[in-house]
Amino acid sequence: MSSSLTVVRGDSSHQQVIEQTTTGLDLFSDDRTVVAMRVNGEVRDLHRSLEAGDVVEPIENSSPEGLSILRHSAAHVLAQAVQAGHDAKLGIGPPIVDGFYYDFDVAEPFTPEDLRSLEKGMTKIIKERQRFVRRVVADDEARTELSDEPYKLELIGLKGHASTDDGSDVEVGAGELTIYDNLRRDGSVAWKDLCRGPHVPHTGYIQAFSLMRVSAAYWRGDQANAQLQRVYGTAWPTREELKQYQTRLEEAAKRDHRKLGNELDLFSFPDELGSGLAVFHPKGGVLRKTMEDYSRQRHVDAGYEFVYTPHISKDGLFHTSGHLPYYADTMFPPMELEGAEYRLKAMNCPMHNLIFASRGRSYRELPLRLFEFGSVYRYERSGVVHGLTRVRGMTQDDSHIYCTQEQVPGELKGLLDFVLNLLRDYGLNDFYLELSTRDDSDKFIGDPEDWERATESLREAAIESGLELVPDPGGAAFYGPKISVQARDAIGRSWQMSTIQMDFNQPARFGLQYTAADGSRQQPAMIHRALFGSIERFLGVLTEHYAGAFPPWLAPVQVIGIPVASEFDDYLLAVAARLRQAGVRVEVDTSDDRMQKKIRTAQKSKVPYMLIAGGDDAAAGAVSFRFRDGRQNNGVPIQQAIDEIVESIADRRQV
RNA sequence: GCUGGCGUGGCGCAAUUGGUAGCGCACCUGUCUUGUAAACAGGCGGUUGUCGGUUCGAGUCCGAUCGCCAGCUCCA
Repeated sequence: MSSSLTVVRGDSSHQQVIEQTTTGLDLFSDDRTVVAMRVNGEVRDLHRSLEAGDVVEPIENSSPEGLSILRHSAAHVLAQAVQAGHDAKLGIGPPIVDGFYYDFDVAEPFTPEDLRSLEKGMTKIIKERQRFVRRVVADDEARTELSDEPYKLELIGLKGHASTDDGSDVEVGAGELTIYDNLRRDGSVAWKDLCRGPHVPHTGYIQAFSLMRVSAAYWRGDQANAQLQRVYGTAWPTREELKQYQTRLEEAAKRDHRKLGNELDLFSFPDELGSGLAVFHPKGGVLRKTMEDYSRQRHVDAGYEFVYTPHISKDGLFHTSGHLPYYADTMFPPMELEGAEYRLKAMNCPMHNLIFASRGRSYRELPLRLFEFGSVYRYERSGVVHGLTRVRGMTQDDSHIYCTQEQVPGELKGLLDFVLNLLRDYGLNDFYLELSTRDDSDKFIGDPEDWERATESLREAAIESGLELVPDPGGAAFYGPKISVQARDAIGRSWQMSTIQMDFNQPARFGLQYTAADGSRQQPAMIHRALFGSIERFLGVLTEHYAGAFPPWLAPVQVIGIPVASEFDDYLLAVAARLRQAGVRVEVDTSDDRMQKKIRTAQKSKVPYMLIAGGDDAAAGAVSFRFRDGRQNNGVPIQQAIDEIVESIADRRQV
């Protein structure tokens, strides 16, 4: 222990050069918030030795790395608790966003009661303050020690191989094998696990955790493998943070569009229709129509031409496009009719191509931007259907742009700009972009030069937008690169919204041509573009983003009149008539309820503006404004109220 | 599709070890109605997703099926 050392923390000068041999525990022993250390750039356990000259930096449990270490350690504690009471073979147990999980091969699935008793078991282990001690082992030693753990043996066999992308790489390092022993205070081994580490010094560092749920998962993510029981948990540096996390989950649950859709009478999913098929009720219908109408207007302004195509087609069309048979299992099955097979369309592009090909096209017509709210049907497998965000019948705001090769860069830039501006009008304003490109594999078709050029154009457009750009190499579809817009909602979750996709495949398959200025026949470039992805999904996302409190311009009911007593019904009905005249969606609550009840009802339905009127208001020719956030403004002259409402509704970016 | 958990009037929930379904809200009717989140009273409404089975008897047990939820896998 060197008393001469001081490790500075809390600012950028975290690092400390060690002057003599010691351990991290000695350096940071007095501070439970330090869970590990970075030594010469490498993350290590605190109990490991330091040599003179090492550069050491503490890793605190509040840092992303520290949280992962904390959670990974909690996963070990969970596994120990499981094996104390169950005959369980260990899978893997990595940290994940907000928590951790551990996979177990057990005869009987865990029940919610099991989770509670496992939490007790974990608390006991935590109280024992078992030390996590790292031990380097040779392959054969590890095999002997872990002979009862078939999955661990399999991982040992994988040593040095590329990690799987599901987090299991935390178990096996590329270099040496390590086992972590959990030592009790008397030095006896309580438990051990094959693990790369690092871990917190002892189990007492895990101050706040909770087991969340249990579900099944395939060993190493492969459906062909055994199915294991995965126990999910969460762990935080402090109880307060755990509590905050739980509050956040509750907040997210309150915003669930499936719940709000029901409460606000927007849409439903009747069992009689089948899974993943939604109906929009009148209130949801107004919302949807308002949202669509604005989109239509913007598309008109941006030079799009509107087309309409059927929901069904002979399946030959999808062979021409190349979608069948590759995507047959995600399309609804064929229908026999008059010796032909028909399919519900799963995409609109083939039909738009037919419109392009319906007559000779001139370069003078390009770019030709075809737009359609096109309904498509996809056979999403039963387990993946989810509210409005993953459905079997949906309406895409689908557009296909045909242009010359030279026009591609300009079109892409214009498109991205258009897309982002429109999304902002709907109240989303936190975006990042993902650029999906090809790699060297041979699954990609088309001229590499075309790819290169299109990718560069996409990249330029992305950079020009000034948004964060996340590369997705190899993530492109086989027929072209794409850029996708990801939006973060009000509570920070990201949703994939728009995609802008180049297509080097379909123009050729459909033999699309235009006549160039020099009289030659040329193949147009084709760009797919969906802005909302699907209307249904977008409405689901917006509902969660706004927690049902839609901005005035989108709200199904914008204003509700609430008379203080029924005597003032007529007064408010007259005000409402004037508002309606001005294009406002207004209702007056003339029910027999008390005013207080009417306010409560309006509040629960999240109507932006309440206009309340009683004797004082009637005498003054005024109304009292109440906003859904509880603010109020009394004695506002009628005309002024109308003007304010009309003005506010015209402002799309106001919440 | 896989594993697990579910499915009770429009919504949210209740029904001791299997003994022929209750409550609140909503809705309807009546009496009420003056200032910012629930007036009072009465009433209508379900054979417990569906089909089949076990049982003297099933919301409660078993099977199938449809649908929902969580996660896995998938998402052109």
